[in-house]
Amino acid sequence: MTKALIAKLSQFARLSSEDRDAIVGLETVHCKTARAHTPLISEGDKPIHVRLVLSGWACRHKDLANGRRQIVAFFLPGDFCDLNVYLLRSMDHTISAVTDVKYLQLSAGMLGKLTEERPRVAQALMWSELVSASIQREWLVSLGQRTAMERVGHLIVELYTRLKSVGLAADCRMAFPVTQSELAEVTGVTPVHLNRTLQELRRQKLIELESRQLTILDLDRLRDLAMFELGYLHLDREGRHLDAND
Amino acid sequence: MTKALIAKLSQFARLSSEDRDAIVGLETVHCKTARAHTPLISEGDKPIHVRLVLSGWACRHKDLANGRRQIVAFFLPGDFCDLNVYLLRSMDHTISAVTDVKYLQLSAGMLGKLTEERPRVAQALMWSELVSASIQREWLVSLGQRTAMERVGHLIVELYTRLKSVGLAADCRMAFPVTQSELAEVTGVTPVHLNRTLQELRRQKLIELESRQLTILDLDRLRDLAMFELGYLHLDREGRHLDAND
DNA sequence: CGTCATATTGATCGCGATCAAACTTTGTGG
DNA sequence: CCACAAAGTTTGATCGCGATCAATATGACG
Repeated sequence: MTKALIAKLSQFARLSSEDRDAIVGLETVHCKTARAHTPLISEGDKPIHVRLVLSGWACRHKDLANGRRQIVAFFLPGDFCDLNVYLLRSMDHTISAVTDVKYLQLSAGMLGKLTEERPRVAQALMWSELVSASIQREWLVSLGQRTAMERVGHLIVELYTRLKSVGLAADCRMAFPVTQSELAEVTGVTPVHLNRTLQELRRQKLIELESRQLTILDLDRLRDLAMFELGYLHLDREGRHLDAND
Repeated sequence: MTKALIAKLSQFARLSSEDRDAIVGLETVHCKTARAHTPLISEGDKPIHVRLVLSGWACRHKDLANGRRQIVAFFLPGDFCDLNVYLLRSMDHTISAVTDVKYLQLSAGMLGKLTEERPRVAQALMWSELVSASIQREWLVSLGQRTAMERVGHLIVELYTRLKSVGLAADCRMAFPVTQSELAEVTGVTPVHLNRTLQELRRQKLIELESRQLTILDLDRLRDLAMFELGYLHLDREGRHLDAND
């Protein structure tokens, strides 16, 4: 169940078998479930646990007074929802399930123990937080500077890359369980315009999307169109000098 | 010089005199200077040091292939530029001085020592990182859901609040050393449209802005207009249970 | 006092919003 | 397994915010 997390962290540095065991050890916690479109934790709640997504997609979103909503992050299997949130008194946003989601609710103490005993894992977790922050920045660039087509294209390439890095996508194919309304809430356009944007991507033979399954037909062209630069995901085993030897 | 940082962290929990001394102790490092509009560190560089802004404003920005640029964060006095970046192999963005800037370049080791010896400071630093992340999210909401007027209004209220929290603003007045082009790069609009937006804010008697000095004429109306909700800055001494007693 | 960055104004264009309706898929209870 | 509701997708017509292009101030500064 924690396979995705191990795969993800291994993008940073090779883990020892003890490291991996320590991560698998987190599964002693009772695994929780949330149905699609229900909140895991809501704005205003006191954050106590750290969440680790095991399967399914979740998202982080903020809701405005005028009823509009912005999705500010996706959580895929292997992603933590904020490693240190428990320091805050109340959530400034909501985390909701996109699909049915399985996740672990870990206590600060449990995570503290893991990071104390396994410094390499601690480093890898810090790296994954840095990557999350980098993704947030790239999303800011999308919303500030890219057109609707570019935003959608960029998001698709990013999600494909992230899913591939945890073994959940290959050959330009991936599950894509997001509704068009949700995609609109990520990319900051209206659902109507998002629909037209998807149609244009299909018309240009860049993607295929049906029954929640997405195929990238021409990854290179899509990357170029979206001005996608891989670097911000920091997937190049940047902590390799910390590799375990066993 | 580290007064701003101490003021900022005190928004989270009351520091002991030892805590404060430990922070002041960082100043043994030679203080560096950058001229306005020059980079402190550029995309592609290997991040080695952690930077702490002492005076002046800096910003984080990403530059696209098509020549456009998005400013994704402002660093005000007391702000760190990424506590843990040194883990990454190369910067995915650039940090530039907005005004002339004084800053400290701290080594990972030096910061590690501080956080080991002063757990309350460590917590406070973690809190400040969480706040930075929260600000990033709020900026995503701005770019995705707010109009140009709302974006500019929101940014002004945020900067005023942040400056006030480190003792650099009061009575709705603040230094505002940002050019209109830079403001445009933050808010994701063109300089021309930004200019018209500022004029509209002035016309509605919401702000006054001349010779790099900004006055908020009607904070309540500006807040309402921008749908500004204070909570995301987490300034309410959320770590008060960790307060020092001396 | 000329040069260069910054700010302002005017005219026109177009991407994406809005409004409205139909169509399709999914799911649920009888 | 069908009926019907609810959610999600698609299409069409029109509107408007902010982009673009172009020119003109207004400083700041050597």
